[in-house]
Amino acid sequence: MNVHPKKQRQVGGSPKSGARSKSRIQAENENKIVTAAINHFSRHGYRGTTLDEIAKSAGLSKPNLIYYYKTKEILYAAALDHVLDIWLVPLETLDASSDPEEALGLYIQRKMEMSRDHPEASRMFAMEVLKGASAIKATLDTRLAELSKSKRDILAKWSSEGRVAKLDGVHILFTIWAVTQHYADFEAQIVSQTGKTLRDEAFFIEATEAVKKIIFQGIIRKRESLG
Amino acid sequence: MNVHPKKQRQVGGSPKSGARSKSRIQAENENKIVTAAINHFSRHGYRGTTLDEIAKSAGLSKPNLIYYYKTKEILYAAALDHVLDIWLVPLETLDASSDPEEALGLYIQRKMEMSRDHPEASRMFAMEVLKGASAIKATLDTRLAELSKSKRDILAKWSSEGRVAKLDGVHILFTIWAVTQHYADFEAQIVSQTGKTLRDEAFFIEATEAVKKIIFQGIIRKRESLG
DNA sequence: ACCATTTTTTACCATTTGGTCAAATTTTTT
DNA sequence: AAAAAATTTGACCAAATGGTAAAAAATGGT
Repeated sequence: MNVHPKKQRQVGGSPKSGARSKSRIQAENENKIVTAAINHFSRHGYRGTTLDEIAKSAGLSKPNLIYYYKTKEILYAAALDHVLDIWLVPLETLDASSDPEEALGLYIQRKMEMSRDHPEASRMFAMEVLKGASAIKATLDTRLAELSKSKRDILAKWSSEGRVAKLDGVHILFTIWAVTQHYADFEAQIVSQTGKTLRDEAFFIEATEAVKKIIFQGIIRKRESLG
Repeated sequence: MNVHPKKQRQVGGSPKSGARSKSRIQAENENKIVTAAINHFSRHGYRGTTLDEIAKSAGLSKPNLIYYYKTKEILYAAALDHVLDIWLVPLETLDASSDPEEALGLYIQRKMEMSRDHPEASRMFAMEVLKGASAIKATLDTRLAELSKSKRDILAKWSSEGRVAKLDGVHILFTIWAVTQHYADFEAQIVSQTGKTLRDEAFFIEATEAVKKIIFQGIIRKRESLG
């Protein structure tokens, strides 16, 4: 029997019931670690990232890192969790009340801002999906699935009202996701092509306008009706 | 002095001047290896992939693999080379002779076919760009840059003729790349959302049509002019 | 100032990894 | 059927990796 149960505070992850709140040091270090983790996982994936690297980036020793996150898998999960939150926020704000162009314009805006402000998060998400999404399958199949369903319902309604093109909403969502995330995920290619990043304000505005224009009006212009 | 220089045939990579042509075994094994390599690198990236795995997938022992490709880096480069060829072909066929909708429609078609037929190639390309594209920077900055430039000139011409929307061609290319490749790179997410893959013929057609429709006409429908 | 708890460090370990080397085997050439 | 060249194998190695254990140091409450 455990007569004298050690009141060991569980470190790392989210506090469970009865857990003491995080110390200043704990909160700071967990933050540093997750930030560093996202940076590395986003570039080299789960397997390609070492705990030594992350620890070094976070300014800690490896055993010290492990003190906060017991295993690499646990750290990966924590980092992914962070990333998923960032990923899902813009979609959550898409609502049916305003008109399609306004609502979707705001959604695209938010997604582009996410690509600008959290490119590593976007990349880590991409990395995870590229390798098969095994670690986020549950979230994808539940939380995202529900959210996506409700948004596709909105699109379907707009579509039936003739305000949005008649095609399955999934493809609209895929298109918006693909294009907006592309500016973060394929940043290296974009830099090669344009010499610019979304952190360049003029380029950010240009890209965002272009994306909205293409997704809203498309790129083909017919002039049959003109003289 | 090397009185009896060994006529050792250089194995792996492309034959240099004076090299003997590949034996049947060599050709077969290099093929098996590169195929296996692309499969693994596309899922776990350069660092996250082990030579043991690749060797096993290719049905060879690790030292045997190394006999064909001296180092992991050399194998990675060979695999990337293969991937880049596949990636570039569709863009090379985009020409100015036909009308924009036809030419771009064919380009999108080809890109979607690539996503269906070579998803691992698409994913390995994505992996490489995600991690910063260091291994393909040269190709990106030269071969792709030139090709892209010439295609953007076509787009600019069409644009000035009023046949294509007035916006920088890079964003049109980015959009097409992003959306078409998304169906391969984010396959795991697409399966989660739709239960389908591009290998499902009906879904392939539906997706391809949707992509063309969105990129050509956009998704917003105005009805001001209707009664 | 003291004690309990939290945080950090040092030393270490088993496994995996990229790669070598020489011998053995197979294939091709003569 | 040799001889020569190409291919494959098995045994091995140093470095890197995820992780452990215990001691030392720092922190915080009283």
